[in-house]
Amino acid sequence: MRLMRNSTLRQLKVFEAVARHLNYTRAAEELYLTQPAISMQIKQVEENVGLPLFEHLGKRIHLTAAGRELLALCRDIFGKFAEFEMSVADMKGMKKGQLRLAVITTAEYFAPRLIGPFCQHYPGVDVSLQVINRESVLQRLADNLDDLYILGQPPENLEVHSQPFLENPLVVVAPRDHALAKKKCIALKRLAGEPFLMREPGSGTRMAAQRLFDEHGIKLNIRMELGSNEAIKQAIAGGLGVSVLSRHTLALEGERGPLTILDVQHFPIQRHWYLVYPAGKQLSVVARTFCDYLLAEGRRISRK
Amino acid sequence: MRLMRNSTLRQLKVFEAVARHLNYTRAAEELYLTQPAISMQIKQVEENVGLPLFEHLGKRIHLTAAGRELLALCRDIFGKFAEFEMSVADMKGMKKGQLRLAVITTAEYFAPRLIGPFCQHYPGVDVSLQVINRESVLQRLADNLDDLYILGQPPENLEVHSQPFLENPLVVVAPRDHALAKKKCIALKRLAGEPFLMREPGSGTRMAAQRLFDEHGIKLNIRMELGSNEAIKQAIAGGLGVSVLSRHTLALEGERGPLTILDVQHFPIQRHWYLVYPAGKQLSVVARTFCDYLLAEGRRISRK
DNA sequence: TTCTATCATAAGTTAAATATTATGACACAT
DNA sequence: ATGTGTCATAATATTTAACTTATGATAGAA
Repeated sequence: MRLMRNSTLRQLKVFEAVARHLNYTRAAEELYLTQPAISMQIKQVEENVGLPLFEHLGKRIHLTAAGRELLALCRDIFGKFAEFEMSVADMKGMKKGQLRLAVITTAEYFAPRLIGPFCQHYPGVDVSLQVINRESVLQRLADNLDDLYILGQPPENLEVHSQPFLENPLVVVAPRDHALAKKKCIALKRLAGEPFLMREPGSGTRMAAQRLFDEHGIKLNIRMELGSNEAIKQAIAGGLGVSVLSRHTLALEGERGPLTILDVQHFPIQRHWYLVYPAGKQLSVVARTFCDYLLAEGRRISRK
Repeated sequence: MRLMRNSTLRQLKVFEAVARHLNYTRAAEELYLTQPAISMQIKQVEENVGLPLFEHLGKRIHLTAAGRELLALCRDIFGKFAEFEMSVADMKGMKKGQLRLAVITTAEYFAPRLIGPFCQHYPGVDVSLQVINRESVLQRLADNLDDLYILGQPPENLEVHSQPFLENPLVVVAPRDHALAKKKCIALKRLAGEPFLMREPGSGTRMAAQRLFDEHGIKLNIRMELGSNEAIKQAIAGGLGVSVLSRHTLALEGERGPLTILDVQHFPIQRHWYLVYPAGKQLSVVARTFCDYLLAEGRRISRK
C-alpha cells in the first residue's frame, strides 16, 4: 500500500471524476483528456491501493468497496482543501486571523478596553491575550511566540521595534483618609517618612519611582513588597502604607472609593505604554491593523 | 490560490517536515534531500497559498497563521490517508468489509439464521440484507447493486453464475383441523376440490406447484391471490383454503400450531435456494468467504 | 452479423516536478 | 573579526508523471 507515497492529488481528482460518472470516457471529457490518460491514472491508483477500485461488468463499471472508501476519502480531502483555501482568502482580506498579544500585568487594567472594540470590529479575528510579568513577556518576545507585546518600558538587550502609544502616568496612591489626602503640592520629601508598598525589584513602576526619589536624595521606607498591583491596592486600603502606581490601576475606583491620589510634587511621573515587536519581524495584516488602531486610539485618549 | 491545483502531496510532506522541525536543514536530513530542495518546495507552496507560511527572524523560523492552518490541514489529510490505508489493509485480510445481499422474500424465513453466525464470526463485516420480491431482486441483479443474491430459481434471461446451496421443499399447508390432516399419502387429485390460496403469478413457488398439477392434468381451484407468504399462512389458519409453501415458511410454527403439512403424493416438491451473482463478476473477498460459508452450511443442514 | 461504445495496452512525446552542485547573504556566537 | 549555522538563489541535470496517438479487445445494440 503506497497510496500516500506514490499517488498525486491529480490522480485522486481523476479517480473522483471517474467514480462520479462511472464512465472513463465521460471523465476524460470533463477533464479535457483522452480516455487512455484516464485508464492509466486509474490503473496507477489501483496499483497503489492494492485492490481494484472499479468492477467491470460488460461495458458498465461499478465501484468496489475499496473504491467507495477511496471516493469518501477524496471528497473528504477535497473538502478540507476548500476550507483551507477559504481560510486563507479570509486572512488575506482581514476577515479572519489571529492576534496573539502578551502584555505586562499592569496593562490588564486598560488593555481589555482597547482590545474589545477591535474584536467587535473584526469578529473573525481570534485575539488571545497573555497577561504575565515583565520577565515572561521578555522571554516570549525573545522566542517570538506572539504577534505584539505591550510593556511599560522597551527592553534594552533585545533588538526590537517599540513605539509609545499611550500615556502611563504614575501617581502616589494613599487611603482616602490619609493625613495628606486633602493637601495640595505635597513636597516630595514628605513621603520619606511614609511606609511604602512596592512591587518586586525589576518592576518598571518601581524602577521609575526609585529613580525619582534617588534624584532628590530621598530614601524610601519600603515596608513591604507585593507581587501584584491589586495586592498593593488592597494593602493601601488596609492602611499598610502608600505606593506609586500607574493611574490605570485605579480606573475602576470611584470618586468615593477607599483610595485616593496624592498631589505630590513631580507627580504624576509621565511614562508611556509601549507597543513592541522583534526588529525585522514582518507583521501580519491583522497585527499591523491592530497597531494602527492602538496608535489612533492612544492619540484619541490623549486629546480628551 | 491554487494550492489544490498545483501542489503535490510530496510538497505537503516537505512542508510538514519543515513545520515540525522549524528548520529547513533538519527537514532535508529527515527526507534525505539537500537543503535547497526544501527551500524550493516551500517557496512553491507559499506561492500556491499566496501567503508566507514561515516567518524568518534571524536564523530561526516560525510558523505564520497561514502556516499553522496549513500544518493542521496536512496532519488532517495525512491522518485520513492513514485511516484509509488501514481500512484497505483490513479489507484485504477479511477483517473488514461490506456484504450486500438481496434475497427474495421467502428467504427471510431462513436467511437471517444463516447470516447471523457469519456476522458474529466476522464482526468487522457490515452485512446489509434487502428482502424484496423476485422482480426487484432481478432488477438489482441486472444493475449490479449488491454482492450476492438469493433466489428460489435462477433467472433465465440474464447471464449469471448460480449455485444451489440449500434444499427448498415445497409442501401443502392446511389448517390443523382440516379433513385431510391425519391422512397419509393423499392422492394429488384429492386437492383439486380444495380452495387454493396462492402468491401472485410469477412467484417461483406458484410456478413450481402449477407445473406439478399441470403434469397430472389437475386443474386447481384458486380461491385467492395474496401478496406475501405470511398473508397466506394467516388465510390458511382462517380456514380460507390450503396452499403450497416452502417448508421454511413454517420454521417457527410449533407442533401444535394452527397449521399442518399434508402428506400429499409427489410432495414435497424438491426445489433449491440458489446463490446467484452476475457472470464474470469478480467477487470480493468477503463475498467469496460468504459463499463458501453458505455452501458448507447448506451441506451441513442437508446431512442432518 | 455488423456496428458502436467502451476500456486496455503500447510506444513515444512533452512538460513538469524534483533534485543537485555551487555559491551568496545574513545573523549570531566566540 | 572570524567562523559557523542557516536559508536563498542560480544553473543545470534527472526523473517521472502525464498525455497523446494508434490500435486492439470486448460487450451490447441494431
